[in-house]
Amino acid sequence: MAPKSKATITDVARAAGVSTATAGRVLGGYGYTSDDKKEQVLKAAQSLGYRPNALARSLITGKTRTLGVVAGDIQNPFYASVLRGISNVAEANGFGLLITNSDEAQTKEVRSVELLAQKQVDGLIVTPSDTRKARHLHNLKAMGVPLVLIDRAVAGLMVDRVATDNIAAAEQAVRHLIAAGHRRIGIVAELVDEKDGGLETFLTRAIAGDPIESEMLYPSWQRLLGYVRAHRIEGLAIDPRLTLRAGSYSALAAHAVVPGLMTAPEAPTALFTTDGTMSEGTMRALADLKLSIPQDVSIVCFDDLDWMSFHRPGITTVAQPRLAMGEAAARMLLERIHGEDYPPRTVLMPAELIKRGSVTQL
Amino acid sequence: MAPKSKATITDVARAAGVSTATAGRVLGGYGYTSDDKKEQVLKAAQSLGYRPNALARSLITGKTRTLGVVAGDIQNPFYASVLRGISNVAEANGFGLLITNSDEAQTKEVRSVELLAQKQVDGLIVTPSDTRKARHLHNLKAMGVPLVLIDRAVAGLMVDRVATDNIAAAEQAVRHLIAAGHRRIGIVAELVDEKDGGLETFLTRAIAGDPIESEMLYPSWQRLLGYVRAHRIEGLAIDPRLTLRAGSYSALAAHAVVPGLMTAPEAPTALFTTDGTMSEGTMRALADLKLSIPQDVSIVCFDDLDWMSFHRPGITTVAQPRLAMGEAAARMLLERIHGEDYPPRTVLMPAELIKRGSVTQL
DNA sequence: AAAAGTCACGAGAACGTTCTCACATATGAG
DNA sequence: CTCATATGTGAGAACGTTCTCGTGACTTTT
Repeated sequence: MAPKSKATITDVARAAGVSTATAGRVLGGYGYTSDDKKEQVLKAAQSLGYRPNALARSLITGKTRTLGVVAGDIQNPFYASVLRGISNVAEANGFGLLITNSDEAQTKEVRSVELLAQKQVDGLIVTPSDTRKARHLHNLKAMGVPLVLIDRAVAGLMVDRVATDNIAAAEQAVRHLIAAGHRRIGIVAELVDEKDGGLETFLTRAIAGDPIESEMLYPSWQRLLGYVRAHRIEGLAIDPRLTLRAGSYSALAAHAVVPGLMTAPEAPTALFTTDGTMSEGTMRALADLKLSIPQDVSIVCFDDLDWMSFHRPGITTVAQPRLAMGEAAARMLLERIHGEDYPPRTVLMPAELIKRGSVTQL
Repeated sequence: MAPKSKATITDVARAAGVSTATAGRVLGGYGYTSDDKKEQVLKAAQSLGYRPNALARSLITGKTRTLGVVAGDIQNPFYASVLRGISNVAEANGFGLLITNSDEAQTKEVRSVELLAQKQVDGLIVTPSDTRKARHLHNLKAMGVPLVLIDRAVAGLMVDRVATDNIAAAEQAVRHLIAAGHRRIGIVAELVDEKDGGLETFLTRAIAGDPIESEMLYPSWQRLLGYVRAHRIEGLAIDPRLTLRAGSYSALAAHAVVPGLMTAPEAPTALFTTDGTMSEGTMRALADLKLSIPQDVSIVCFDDLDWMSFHRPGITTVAQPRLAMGEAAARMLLERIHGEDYPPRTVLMPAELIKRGSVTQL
């Protein structure tokens, strides 16, 4: 009734006239206790406004019932939805959520992981910002901290992972454009990190059908690969001038790079954007250029953002199950926390092509 | 080098040949230590891969360096941005962030607050789902837990608060429509909780200019009040049929309620939507009805969502400084945590009307 | 030269829980 | 009747830190 400052289990025990051990058993719900003592303790706890101190409990049990998440940027709709998915299953299981942003920078990611590890989270969900080196994540695994990766993989790091089947989804999207008669299709992609030999080497290898370690690629490179495969399947040549590299994960970068292509003589009749952020930048650029969709350009986007359904025309796009991805990741993490011991699993979520009105038949 | 399982401060002390007290002083950065012992301890810590246990530290210091946040829904762009703002200043000050969703439901909010309190957060930022009763928040305050409210107030709860100046912003938006010659302006608002006497009583009182406790109103009611004031100032009568109440905080609810008005004989020439979610639902409804903006209807929205700038036409809207609101709230909370003792402050952030192309001159 | 700081270190308590153990008592099986 | 098993309780250790205090050694002030 009168929850003044803080009452400890010792206070409750004293008020109830039992030992701290018994009070602990009642309040913590473990061991045996008689009904009448239980009642006394509960009444005492109630009147003192007792609230268990999770810190002390965690210190001794070694479990915090808290999940750590390192996202790229909470503000980004992709991460916001994934986080909501994670939050849903965390909450359903009585777990708290400690969330940080990496802004896709390795240094910030390392700091975040360190912070979360010090706070003794029971497990971590990370969208790694570097797919090659990640000592901090290898360390985590070596120390037995459950870890699930979302959206990206890390070379040599064998842990659970959930991602979209990017190659297949991009291939389907681009084939849809080709089927509509488009022959010159531009792609606007982030493609941030430098592959060995750069974009050109990657393209020639992809076009030649050389085997590529596609699992370890960034999503935007995987989606580029899907774009190339669609062309190969349909027997279309690839014009490297149509592959736009924004170079950073921002709408501004996409916005900056689109006008050059659209005003050039080799302008494409259709565009494929590889994620929500690229889509926004591209849409803004097209608006600036006063190009109409789909009369002047057709467009297929990746990731189904809210506005795409009521934009006029509706935007044809590849919908990733973002919420379900977060939920799946959290569920896998909880399984590991509860001690399940499968070999590392990779869950590739299917994406769905939603056809609306942004593609014209040529 | 070899960060096997977990090394404690005792292990480090033993390896360095000093007492745990000295090791603690070096590693924790408090008290005096000689340079050579410091070096020994640091080297030992390094080679054991020592990572401080924040739980044990917090248990004794009584500080967790963690902020708790109860948001409505992380997935909603409004909360996502506010959270990013909070996250920015938390991170800059070395604080972690424990985040939960309330879905605007009091029961979930209470559960969240309880969870965060048990985890001993140093302070809480809450968007209260009920502006009248909030025993859990009063309790928090009574127990001396620093608390900052965002977006909404709670009657009788004197704590720091940051919100948008909703009445002024809505008034400005609606006057902009009136200045453009519009005389029949519809408003699409959430208006979720039942005021005494309901919407009609509220309207008659507002129209009559009766004094209203506007501080304690939900944002959507405040924005409705701004709508009424704009009419009063401009000498326009209010047609209650033009005030659309969605009744819940979802785009679907707005989507359901708009067509009835727009197809009726008393259809307005312009619409004012009171938040991002109402805006989405309304836009979707207008798209379904194949009404063109601004030829068939003009529209002014509340909250500047990403798509509004590249939508064609651009959407005229009231931009709230969401990021800055989160940052301000976090900064105020940190000040309280550091023991500052001002009287409760209310920070009303100004909103800016961004004129784009969704309003036609009549 | 005595008093009073400052600096350096260790022993052990403290934070608020759960866990281990010892010791009861009751209940059922042989 | 006796042994095992389930039920109930308390004393005290344990979790991994920081904090308090006591004891020196050295330096500065009076």
